[in-house]
Amino acid sequence: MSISPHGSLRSHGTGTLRAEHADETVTLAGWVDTRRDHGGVAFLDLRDRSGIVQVVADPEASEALEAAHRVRPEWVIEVTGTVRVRPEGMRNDRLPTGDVEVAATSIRVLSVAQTTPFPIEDGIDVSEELRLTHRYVDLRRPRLARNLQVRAQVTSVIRRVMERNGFIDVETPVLTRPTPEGARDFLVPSRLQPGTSYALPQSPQLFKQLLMVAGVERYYQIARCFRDENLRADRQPEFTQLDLELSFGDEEDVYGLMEELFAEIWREVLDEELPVPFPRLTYAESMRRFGTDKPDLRYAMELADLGSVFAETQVGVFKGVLEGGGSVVALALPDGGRLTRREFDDWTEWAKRRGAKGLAWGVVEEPTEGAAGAATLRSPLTKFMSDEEVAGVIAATGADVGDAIFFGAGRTSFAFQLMGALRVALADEQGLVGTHDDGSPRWEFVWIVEPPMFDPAEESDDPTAATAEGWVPNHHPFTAPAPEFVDDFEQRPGEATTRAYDIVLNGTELASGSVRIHDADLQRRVFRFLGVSDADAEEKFGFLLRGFSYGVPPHCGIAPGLDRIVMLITGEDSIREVIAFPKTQSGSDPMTDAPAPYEASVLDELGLRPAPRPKA
RNA sequence: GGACCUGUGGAGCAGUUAGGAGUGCUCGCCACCCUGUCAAGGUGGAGGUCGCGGGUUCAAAUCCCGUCAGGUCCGCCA
Repeated sequence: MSISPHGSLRSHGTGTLRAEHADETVTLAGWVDTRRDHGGVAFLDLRDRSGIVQVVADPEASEALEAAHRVRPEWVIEVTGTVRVRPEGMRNDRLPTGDVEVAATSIRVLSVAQTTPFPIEDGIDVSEELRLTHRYVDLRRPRLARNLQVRAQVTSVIRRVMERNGFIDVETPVLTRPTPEGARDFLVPSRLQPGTSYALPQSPQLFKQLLMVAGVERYYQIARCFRDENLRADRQPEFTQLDLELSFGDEEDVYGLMEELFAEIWREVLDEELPVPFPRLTYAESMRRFGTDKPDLRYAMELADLGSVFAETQVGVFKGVLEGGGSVVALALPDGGRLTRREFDDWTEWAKRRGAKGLAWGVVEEPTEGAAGAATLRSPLTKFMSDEEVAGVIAATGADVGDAIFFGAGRTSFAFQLMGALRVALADEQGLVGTHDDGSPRWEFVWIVEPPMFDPAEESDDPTAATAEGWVPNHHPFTAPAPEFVDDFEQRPGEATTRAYDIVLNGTELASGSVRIHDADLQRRVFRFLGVSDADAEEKFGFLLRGFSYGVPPHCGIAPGLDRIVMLITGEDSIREVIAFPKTQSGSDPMTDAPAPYEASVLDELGLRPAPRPKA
């Protein structure tokens, strides 16, 4: 016994009919897509998941024609009729089924439909709120319907590749206790133990490490993760990761596995051969050249550190910043000389909104006569700059005549990050994001490796993140230090790097992972350095440390974000477009109206009392 | 927590800069006509608290203040 291919109520899918089905009697069912009623003959486009086919009702089947007059778009109907090849000249090459049509002998209405709140068509900019309120209607639109299918295709490839490589799917709890990813936890109050609560997992991090202790060796899970932080186009409070961990391996195993996986996804879904292995870039180099740990390598425009060029400068702002230990960073915008004064001012405003004091700029011009052939810089700053400085700036940025050069200055990390953000914004604004010659997207994968073990806490604006030592972990505290720092990272925390790695694609972070600490003593040292006392560590992570005392294999892992992968593959700008029921920026679901107010009786049972709202 | 953008019949937009009658466009909806369309066509029709509240003004979609909702971003978060 098995399920019939299209369900017992149908003989075929609407999108599957071809000339080879001519003269067959078929029963179809689906939604009325469009209706063209000529009075004496009527055409209905009938849609189901498989596609669209044209149904004809003519006077020879008068009841069907009557019904065809009555039906409206999005009604659900059942059609019985005969497949016939369309007359010459009346074929529709825009439909895969366009060579045929179904001559209806009967049309039965299964469900009537109100006029939909918006048309079932792509390319209409319906408000997010309306779309989400009627998500079931939104999901009928071709683009979203396709996105759901692509997502399923991706998870199918994931399972195949993981299983082929000996990984087994293990589920981990959703009701758990806080994990130390660094984000806010969603809490679920316990009824059985009033006054306590579970946390939803930010990731299955500790569980998967304990599965390694358990001897699972190769674990994977397509896992839902929860983080109670503010939303973005690429961030939802609940999201999905391919979570995986492996024992007795190292970075190279993870790199190889991920390259095999992504290559197979791209081959299967996009019919595209990805060049592997992916290039690798150290974190330090990425920050220096691109001002970010997620560089978009589809365009150049690399940053230039002008510290040495301006070492002796008389340009006041630069002099002050450099003497204060900061940096002056520049980048060249190809052909940026065509920007108007107004546009340069707008970019300066853009920088100020990001906390910069300002943004200097200049345009490289042909050498003036008698200036020994050197290109010059047309800029409000030029009169303060020596000829050597002008030449040095042009050389360092690699700018050509006609290019614009932007200068950012400030605390070193800020200056690089500002200019890195400017690089992305300029490329986007000026249409410099490269595509292939046929217009198809480029896929620039890169591994970002050897990140710092710690970041200085003063760079975080969140005072609660600071530790006794003034350092916060760059990744999470289970990340193994690079071998040369294992013995003495405490003595030189600013230099120490870790065995962590990220996959970045086209400027979006797709995956993050690391080789883990598998030594309880080293783990305790890291906690202590972070200001977590042995007692605290015991209370929060005792179960992990205890697990490590029973024989723990060296292990490592990674977690690619499924939503972002599908977003990039489908060319969408937001992961909401690849999630069936996403949430708005304020974390609500307009369809179900979640989150909903709690009821007093429920709170009572949970031992909770609402705090008075300060604003009311 | 902050900055910016948006909100006008069912949908998408214009109108807001410079206040003067709910004005316009495309689609949809309803009725009728129509035998080869595929974004069918034709004729007629219905449908609007201009997000909400307050203020300025003789007069507010338009100006001011507040507020709500959606979006993008910063902080936050891998």
